[in-house]
Amino acid sequence: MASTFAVLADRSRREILDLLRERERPVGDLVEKLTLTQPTVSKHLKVLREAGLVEVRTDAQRRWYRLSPGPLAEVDAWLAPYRRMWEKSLDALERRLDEIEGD
Amino acid sequence: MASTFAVLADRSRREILDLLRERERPVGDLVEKLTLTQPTVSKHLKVLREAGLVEVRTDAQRRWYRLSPGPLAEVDAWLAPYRRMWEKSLDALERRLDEIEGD
DNA sequence: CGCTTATATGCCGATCGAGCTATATTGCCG
DNA sequence: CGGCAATATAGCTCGATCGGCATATAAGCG
Repeated sequence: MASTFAVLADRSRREILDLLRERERPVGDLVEKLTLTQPTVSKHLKVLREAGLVEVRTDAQRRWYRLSPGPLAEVDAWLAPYRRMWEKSLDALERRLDEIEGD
Repeated sequence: MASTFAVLADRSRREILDLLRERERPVGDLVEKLTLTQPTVSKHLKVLREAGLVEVRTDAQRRWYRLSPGPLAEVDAWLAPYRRMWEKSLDALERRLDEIEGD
């Protein structure tokens, strides 16, 4: 998981993931949506591939990319022990709102 | 949330968060645990502060740092729409295991 | 006030990463 | 085979960032 955060730190890559969440797409499709050149998009896709966040399927000259959410599950797992902390904060917030409401 | 991933991309900062998850700590305490110099740790704390991931409390010369999990909740929210995807993958994995078991 | 403790800030060197342009690769089609 | 379409790779530049050392700031103590 070490580097998954670094991969996700880039806005363009997060946008790519968001697009792939809808459906599998060829590179040209992504280039069209993002305001980046084709080589730049290809480079991001390489990073995402090596991080295991996407997978490719070849269809003639086209490469169809799709999401591979495994590493995201690891991020989710890293987050898990923190989850109870903000849940606690939210609980406190709720209690305060209840108090105000009670006035 | 934009930069929260960038902040989390650094291993040292994640270690600091992990330490603060246990309890509030002064800077010197963190320096002791990490293999970093005091100025470097202070710099990471500044980044974490500006990202809203930690808060400080002053006690004489000591500064006690504690976790402030708000931005992590935002990361969790970003992750949410992806969650069903790996849950689906896990389901598929389970079904396959069931098949093998069924042999 | 001078000394010590605790932390922050300034500055530097080295490295990394994002984006670009140009070019290579791969596969289709006539 | 020649040419077009789709994607990947190479090489470059610029700006950001990590880490360290030296130094500044702040607070307590005698």
